[in-house]
Amino acid sequence: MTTPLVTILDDEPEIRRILTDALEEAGYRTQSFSRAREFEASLKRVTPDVCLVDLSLPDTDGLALVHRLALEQGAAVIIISGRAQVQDRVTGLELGADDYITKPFDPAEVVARIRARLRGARAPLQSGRTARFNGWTAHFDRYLLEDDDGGETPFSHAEGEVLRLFLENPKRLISRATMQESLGGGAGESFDRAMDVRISRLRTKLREDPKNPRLIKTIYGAGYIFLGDVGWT
Amino acid sequence: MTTPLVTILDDEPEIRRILTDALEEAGYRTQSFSRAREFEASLKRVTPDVCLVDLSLPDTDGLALVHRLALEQGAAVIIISGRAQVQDRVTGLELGADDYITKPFDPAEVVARIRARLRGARAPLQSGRTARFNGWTAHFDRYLLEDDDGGETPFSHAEGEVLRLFLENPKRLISRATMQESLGGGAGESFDRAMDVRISRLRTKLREDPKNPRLIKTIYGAGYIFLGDVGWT
DNA sequence: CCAGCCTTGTTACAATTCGTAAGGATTGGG
DNA sequence: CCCAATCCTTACGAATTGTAACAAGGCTGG
Repeated sequence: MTTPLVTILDDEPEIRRILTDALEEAGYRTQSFSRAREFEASLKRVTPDVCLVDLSLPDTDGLALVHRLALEQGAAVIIISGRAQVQDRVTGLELGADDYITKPFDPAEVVARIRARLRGARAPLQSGRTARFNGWTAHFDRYLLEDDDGGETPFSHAEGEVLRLFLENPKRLISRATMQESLGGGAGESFDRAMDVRISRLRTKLREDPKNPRLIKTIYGAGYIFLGDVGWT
Repeated sequence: MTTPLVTILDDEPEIRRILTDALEEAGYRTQSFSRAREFEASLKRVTPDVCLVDLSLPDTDGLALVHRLALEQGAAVIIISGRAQVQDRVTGLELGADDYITKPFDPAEVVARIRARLRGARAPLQSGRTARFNGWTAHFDRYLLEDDDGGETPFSHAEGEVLRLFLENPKRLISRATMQESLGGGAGESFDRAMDVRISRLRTKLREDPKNPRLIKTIYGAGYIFLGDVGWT
């Protein structure tokens, strides 16, 4: 995995600057936005690892945004808010935020809390050589899929990349852009159909019913989700 | 999973009592200890899901304990400390704590933060979430509605967003504006008629009688109300 | 009660996005 | 050089979703 990406959503330029400086100092990539609309537009292209969100936004209800983020995106959501009442913090956390930091804040603490979130999220992603999921065993060293009856189906390198990405991020929305980024093909425009083809082929090897896929689910306009209970060994 | 187990390590009896009460109120099992030695002995027998640790312990260095805990145990570690300096918080988090709460604290916030840890970034998509209501079962992981006869009707992502909003706020008035906020309202604000279409399509999938809707009721000039007895599982 | 205005429901259509089959480029082995 | 495997590209059909247009129904002032 590359260096984690942190997005900042705050309408005060000064706050954005402080956070951006501190985060880049700490070695993260950052993107900052002043409006929810631009922020949400960017989510269609990139999936961040952590989202820092200010609740008092001019153009939307921050809490609703946080709820949606927590529900749909795989990113950790940290609220940074001027509202310091206990009730605010509780509802923010209940709606799905992973942490709640009150202004004024110390950048060092923000960085530490981001690190804590990334540490926690990264842990279960130990990618090994084989993974078991829903009646299948994927052997990445031998490039083949094994079903529970012992039947073996080989998969290619390109298919393996997609499969690995899915198995390392189960039950999380993976945007098309993230996929392109994660799988070598960074620069290209008409390239996007190649992605579909890879997924299509993977689906047939997993014997998915095209009408009703159970493992690789398409979210129209957003990306894919791999359902399935994954265990790495 | 059974009800999560939370262990408390603090030398002040009053703190232990407050936390124990709040946590059991919230439905967790608890164990509390006043000394690190007893606490560590207990770890050989049971593995808690969350550990609340006070740093100022008489018989050991709290930070070192936290560090060991974070490394060895799978549990989330939350520091509860009287030391409120930024530097304390940063080092606590850097050493592996997942959260840092300063005294005095509000029990409600502690519970909320524990919940956030348990919810975890591990399964970001609320997987396996299904809701039952009035003869229907909505499977949000598989994007389909099931009626009591086993008939299945798929629903799309956009329809699912509306349905989820209804099921999360049953028997409450949901204004049109709230709906726009809660759903992807940020993208195209120009026409709110998209909302109506989404609801219309959802209604047909729920086999609502247009003349006499039983589940999704329109409040003229105000919004919608979802009637129906919802149970989440 | 009624005409007119506003809100909402529904249908049809178009733009975008996605699935997959077919063909060609590339690679590597013999 | 040929063959097979792999994988990108192209092309076309299907699905999803927003938009427009129109119909239906509620609300208000008279």
